[in-house]
Amino acid sequence: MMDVGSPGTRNAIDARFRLKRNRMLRAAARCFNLKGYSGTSLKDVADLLGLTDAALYYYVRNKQELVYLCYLRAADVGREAMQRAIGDGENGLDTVRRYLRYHIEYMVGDQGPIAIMSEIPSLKPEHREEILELSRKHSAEFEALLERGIADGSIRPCDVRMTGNAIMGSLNWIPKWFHGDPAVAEKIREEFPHILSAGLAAR
Amino acid sequence: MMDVGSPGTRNAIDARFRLKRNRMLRAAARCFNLKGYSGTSLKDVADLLGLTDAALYYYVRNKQELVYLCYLRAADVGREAMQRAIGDGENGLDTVRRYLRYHIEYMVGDQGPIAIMSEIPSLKPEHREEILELSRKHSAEFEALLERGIADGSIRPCDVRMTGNAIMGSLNWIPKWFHGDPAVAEKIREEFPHILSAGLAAR
DNA sequence: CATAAATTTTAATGACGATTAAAATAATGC
DNA sequence: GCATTATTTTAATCGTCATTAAAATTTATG
Repeated sequence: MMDVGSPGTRNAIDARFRLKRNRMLRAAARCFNLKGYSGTSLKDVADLLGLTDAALYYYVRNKQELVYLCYLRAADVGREAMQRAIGDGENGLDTVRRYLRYHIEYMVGDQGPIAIMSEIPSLKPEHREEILELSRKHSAEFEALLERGIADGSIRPCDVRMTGNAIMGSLNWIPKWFHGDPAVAEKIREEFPHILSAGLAAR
Repeated sequence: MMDVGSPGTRNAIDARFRLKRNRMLRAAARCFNLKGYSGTSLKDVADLLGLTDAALYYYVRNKQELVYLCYLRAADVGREAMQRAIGDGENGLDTVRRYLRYHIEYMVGDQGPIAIMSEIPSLKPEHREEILELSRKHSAEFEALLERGIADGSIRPCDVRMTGNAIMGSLNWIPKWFHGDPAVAEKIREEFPHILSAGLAAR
């Protein structure tokens, strides 16, 4: 649990700041997923929050940084799902399935939406490198899960690089067509973990 | 085969025009996939062609139309793959696999790259509606393939909507990480059709 | 070769939206 | 309640491209 601090303390103020900024990041993620980076003006994001565009500059240095923070948040959510899955999973396949369930829950649940990492190249170099590094690490961890499953016999042998790309791609694409309808969210939760892991199980 | 016309005829000129414009669309698709719509200036596309930015206006009315034409081309390629698959396929599952093979070949082969349809909402209304309609139709056709497979016993029963979304998502994401390396292209051709249809087969 | 058509370039223009600074308002601490 | 700090707004400014018009050049045709 995070310390939110008693009212009026430095911690409490920072906490409120972070909370508001987080709301802002989710609004931005929603806009970016829907209309793309270019199609989204800061006014679009601000409107969603009942603010004026200039107010956003209280929370971020500029639009670039807004994207960067969205992506950082996305990476965080992925890492979180991965860690929980590794903690809870019983074998390779089970861990993969848990990862899918957890990650999907973050995407379609009330943590969402999570920004699609579509514009990494347009980040400034340091930010770009950081996000790419996180992204690479995450992919590697997923591939390691597949290898673990192959080793323990729960997953049938396959090209883990390509299989990883395939599954992650499917996952990453969800925010492109899911826009908050709770009925669809439920459908995704029910079907996707199974669909995405159906081809993995050893016979 | 298309009639290219003898040199100097109206047809020959139009054909050359279309050919050049097609090269331009592929250059644009490459830029858009790599750096996003906003991150891509017309100069970026022009540089790839050894032209100046203003020259592009000889081929398209504006940047919007450039995106529109890229998407139209993407839709065309998908339709083409679908038609060929339907023509050649022996049952539902076989047709799905052919569709995957053909579509992937267009994406990673020398027809490519194909633009990811990431910025549909920023198209002007008529264009947007047209692309969305084509996109919907394509999804419906793919779901029909799945249903056909379930009916003929080659595919095990599943939620065709979600399964379609999952497979198409994976496919659509490929241009995000594939950037022309022939070795990777070969890997994709070999692995993806199998990976994406592994979970479908009836036992 | 001479003329016409097609293609590309050079050099402006202009719009849109990101960004900034200063002022106004709201919240908090004493 | 008063002073201080946090938050938001108003009202410019400023850059970056997209876009255009006219000129230059290349290519095709007789």
